[in-house]
Amino acid sequence: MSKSPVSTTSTPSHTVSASEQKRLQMADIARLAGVSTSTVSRALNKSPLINEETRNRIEQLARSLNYSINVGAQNLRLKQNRTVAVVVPFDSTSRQHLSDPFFLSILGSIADALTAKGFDMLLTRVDAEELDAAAQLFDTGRAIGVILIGQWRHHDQLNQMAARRVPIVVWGAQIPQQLYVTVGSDNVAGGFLATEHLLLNQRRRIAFFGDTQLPEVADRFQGYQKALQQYQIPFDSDLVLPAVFTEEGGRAAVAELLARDVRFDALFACSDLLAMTAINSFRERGLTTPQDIAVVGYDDIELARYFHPPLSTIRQPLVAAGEALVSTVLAMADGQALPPVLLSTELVVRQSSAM
Amino acid sequence: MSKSPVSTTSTPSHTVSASEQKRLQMADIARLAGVSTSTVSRALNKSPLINEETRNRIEQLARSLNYSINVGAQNLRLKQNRTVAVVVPFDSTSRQHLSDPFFLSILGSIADALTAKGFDMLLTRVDAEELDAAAQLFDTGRAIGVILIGQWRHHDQLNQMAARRVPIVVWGAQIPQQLYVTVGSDNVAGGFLATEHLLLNQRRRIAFFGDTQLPEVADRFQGYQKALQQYQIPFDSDLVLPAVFTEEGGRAAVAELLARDVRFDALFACSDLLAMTAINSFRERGLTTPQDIAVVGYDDIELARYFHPPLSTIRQPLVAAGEALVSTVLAMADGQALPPVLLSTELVVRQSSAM
DNA sequence: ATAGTTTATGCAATCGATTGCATAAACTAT
DNA sequence: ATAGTTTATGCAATCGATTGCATAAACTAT
Repeated sequence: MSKSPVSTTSTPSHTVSASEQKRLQMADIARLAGVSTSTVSRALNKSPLINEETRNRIEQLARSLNYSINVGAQNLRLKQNRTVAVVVPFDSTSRQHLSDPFFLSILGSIADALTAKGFDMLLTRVDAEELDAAAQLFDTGRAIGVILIGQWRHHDQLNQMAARRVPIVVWGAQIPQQLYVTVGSDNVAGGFLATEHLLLNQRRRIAFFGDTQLPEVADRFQGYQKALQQYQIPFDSDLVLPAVFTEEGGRAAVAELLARDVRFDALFACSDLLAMTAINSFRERGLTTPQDIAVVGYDDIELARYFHPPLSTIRQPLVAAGEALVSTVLAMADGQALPPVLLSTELVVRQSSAM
Repeated sequence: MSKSPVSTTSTPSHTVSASEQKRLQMADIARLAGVSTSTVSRALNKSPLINEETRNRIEQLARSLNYSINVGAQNLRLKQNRTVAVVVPFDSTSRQHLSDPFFLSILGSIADALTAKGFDMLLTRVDAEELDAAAQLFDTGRAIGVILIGQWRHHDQLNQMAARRVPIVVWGAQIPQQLYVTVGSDNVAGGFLATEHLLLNQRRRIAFFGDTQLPEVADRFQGYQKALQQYQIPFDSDLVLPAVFTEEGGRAAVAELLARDVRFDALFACSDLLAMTAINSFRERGLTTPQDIAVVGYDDIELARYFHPPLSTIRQPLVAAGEALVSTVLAMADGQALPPVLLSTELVVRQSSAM
């Protein structure tokens, strides 16, 4: 059972432990410059207390040795922290991963907004049933605040965290009795715009795909109903399908809708991905878009323009979303209580809903 | 110019600065428990030195007060760090953002692998022309290593960082004279599989879409050529288009290919997104897939299954990719020098390449 | 009762930075 | 020459944890 001699000799040249060649620190610079660490610290921070010549010498030395300050130690001493946690909940029951490009886009816009303000982004995936893990990121001092992408059905947990005074901002919709702060687009207006557009194109039987248990979708559904009412078109619950936000969801919803054997000439789908898979499913069953079924999606992901047919959709303002999420969470970390932010949405008309 | 009195009175109740209600720390627990911080520290770390009754008392107290240890201070003292930086370069010239769902998937698999090992993930977008900023994350001690997604054309910069002994792992292809470590799928094999599959389906004029300046694409192109050669099909450079990895890229490549007025009956596109936009562009011009043009993509993003027609593609092993990237970067941070990792690829046949 | 051992706890140094205060050296005004 | 001021630097405490060592208290063996 003794180890083969080969295995013990095969890797020794590799084990130049990174921990051996220890990182340069301020004391090293001080020693080499023949000054105290106080002086090095002040020099690198451009304190006017330090003689200009000394400062230049220290700066050059530090640069030539590739010295970088230890941010952790600095943060501890200054009681500061320039890190924001971004939490993406995942659904533990389906063990399902995010795949919607919209999430990547919003992640990107948050990253840009944080970088612009000089903050780091700690990205964490958290079981949606145990959102409390998100609060840990704040409690342990790893982040000064939390941005949560995806409100889902976890209203209560979010309220609890807010009650504990964790600075948390949620991308989603406002809900009554909400203690946490949301940033989101105007989903009611978005749903209204999409539906009105289809109605103005003479469609009368508009299907709705979306899981209305999600607050954002519930708002879009409300906009849908509002538009029907305003144009005096009767609401038919047979046209409403609780499609989940996955590729599979769109396909299943189309199958279910056709199985119901109900007449329809248009579809408002609550995400572009849902709309795209629905259009493809329609086509497989001999229904063309927009001729047979006019379709409007939601999000305006990049692929929407290049889809066939190019997809009409509701654009969510991505850059503004990232900026609003970041400035809100930073304000909250600073102790300010801000109101929820509602960003305006915009109808983008392309061929999938053409007359 | 004096401020309106309204504005000064509207928010005072909000300004309960978070910094005022200061975070609980070990010394507070110690005082409340009537012991020293040494004892609290040992109790919370389950040291056998501590009397069990004392330990229980301290644990309960800490739990009831919702105390969480300050990770930054702990890391400083223990000279440890459980954070890995994940860097996503962006192209500064086009100011273009990532939008390919494949990146989101790989990000997700990295996040899962890191979480499983108890590490945090610091996500940063970096100007592709200044990759050195990625090394900063290591130099400043914010991360013990760097995973870089997207090799692009920045071979030299990556080599410099590796020479500086920054623990860095790159998702991409191996290149001669490469000092940094890559993890990637077997792109030559992938390109070969895709092309061979089309050849076996009696296609003879196979177009290639992809920017061969990128090492990964260069390998896929090599596989493409190898398959042609093996099946004794002449190579025609008119069939090769340097399409960039964006939705626009696919559309432009189709236009260019048709403008060349060259005969072709199949397409191997170096990403699924590229394949999808190409298929849609073909259709707009009256060419159907797979009848007129058989298409194979690359990546096997989730949407591929639900596309119309369902897309044949080369699957990259996502979960294995995340695990390999993470275990490699952790080993490097530990001072070990590991060889590059080459993951196997797999052909997934669906209708877009059917006979 | 005494010496030796075991058990449980605290003191003080430490991680890598920053900064109030003290002070030496150089300069200025008389 | 002397006293006061300005300039430049270092000492030592500090941020919030951990841990080697010292030591008090309790126990054990004679």
